[in-house]
Amino acid sequence: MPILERSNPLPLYYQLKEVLKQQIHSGHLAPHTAIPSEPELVAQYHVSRATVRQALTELVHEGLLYRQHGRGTFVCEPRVQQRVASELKSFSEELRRRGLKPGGMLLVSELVRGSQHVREQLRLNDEEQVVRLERIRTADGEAIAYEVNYLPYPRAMNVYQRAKEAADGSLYQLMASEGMVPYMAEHVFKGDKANEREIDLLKIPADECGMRVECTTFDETGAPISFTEAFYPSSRYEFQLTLRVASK
Amino acid sequence: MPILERSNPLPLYYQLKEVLKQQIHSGHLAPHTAIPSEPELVAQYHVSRATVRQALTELVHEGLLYRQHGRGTFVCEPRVQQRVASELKSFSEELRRRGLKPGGMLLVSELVRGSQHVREQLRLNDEEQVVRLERIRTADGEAIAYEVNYLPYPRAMNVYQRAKEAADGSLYQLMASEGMVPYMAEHVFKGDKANEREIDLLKIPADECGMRVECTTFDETGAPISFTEAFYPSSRYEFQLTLRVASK
DNA sequence: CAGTGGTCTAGACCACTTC
DNA sequence: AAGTGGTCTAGACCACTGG
Repeated sequence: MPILERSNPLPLYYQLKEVLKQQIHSGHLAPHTAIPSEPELVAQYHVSRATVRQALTELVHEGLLYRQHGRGTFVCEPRVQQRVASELKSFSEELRRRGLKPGGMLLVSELVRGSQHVREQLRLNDEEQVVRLERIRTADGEAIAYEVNYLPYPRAMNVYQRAKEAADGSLYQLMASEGMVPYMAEHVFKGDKANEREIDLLKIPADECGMRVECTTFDETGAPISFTEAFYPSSRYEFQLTLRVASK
Repeated sequence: MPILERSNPLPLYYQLKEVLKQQIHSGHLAPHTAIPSEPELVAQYHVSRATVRQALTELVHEGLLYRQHGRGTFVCEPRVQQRVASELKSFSEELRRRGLKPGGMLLVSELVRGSQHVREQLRLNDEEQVVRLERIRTADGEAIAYEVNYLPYPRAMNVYQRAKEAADGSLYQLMASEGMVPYMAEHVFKGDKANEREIDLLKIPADECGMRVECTTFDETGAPISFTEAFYPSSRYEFQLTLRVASK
């Protein structure tokens, strides 16, 4: 039982979270078994109950633990743990989770006016332009998606200049390093056939179905910071999504 | 400024949440404006700061507020508020959110052995059977999806007997009333063409693309309680999903 | 009944933002 | 310097579960 470091700049509740996470992932705390009770954790780690509860509450939100009033706090099923419940990870992260190596190729990076739809999604003025990035995304070297990203221009100026870095990495990571941190993402999914450019670039049969996804992201203040159109041929990629069901 | 009722069986933090929610939805607290600071709320509602913080923390998790250290607590964009961030709502609820009237028709309700795939998803013994429900789902009277639900049999016995109630309502609601409460849902999405039965029942063109969705739900303990296969023709229904982006 | 988590109080000190 | 949210303490009483 590790001891929490009061000299550590990281908060005590955060250190406790990390200790418990580590014990869960290493198998010291098996699924469906009770973890030590709150008073026990208070005694073991020499912190107050409020600190213990903050750690536990966050782990419950992250899908690692569940509580039962009067019974105890238990470790969730591995399937529930697998993906931090109900949060969106970047595509690159998701591929790594599945044991695939994310990659990509930057086809185009340009400054354009953009379609009506794009301009509306990004809430642009008449004068503002958009950065347009066209990418092929790969998993273990195989092309699995065609993706076009649009970013509002004056704000994404630095992202535009560093666009090549986003080719095989995460655009969100590049955006974040320039102060454009996604806070929320709106998606629209529909089944569709590939268009000619997609058939050509992804080298798929002409009549193949796939998933067409539009995604608009917003920062903490609600300002739109990116709009993405993508096509995933069904033979190459399936979407998986694990969500907490709304309570009550 | 309403006063919280200490005689009310509902917890104080919950009452405070409801008051703030009401003020946000009614427009008394506009998006991007700061709500009263924590010490102010403490004074106004005569509760401790911990109680105020519990209310605020939950509203942050629900996507109604965001905090900025040293600056204040602010009301989120309406788009962020619209859907309780990152939680899954039932299909019927989602239709109502879009202003459509959910409905449906129960085609088949039977007790069968089920395919290998279904049996694996529900983790059945060799002896156990599955309840199979075949439904057409409608929005404002128009058929928008073909759906087959599978429930583990001995456990879903009462649901089977009351199956007709799920025709135009929510199966999850019926399940919940029988003690099968979904806690987590795993989805797999892919673009696909309709099969003959779907073309026939939904009366759609033979080559139309749509979305094929598999959904397995689990209760709090991680036991699978339902498996669903569904097809949504693209011309009739698009999936929308709003998610909080994973923090760090 | 004892033990669990759920709610609540009245303080304290800190880090961060703004002026 | 003043005001904000972030962390933390040491208590208290309650509602629920189990033997």
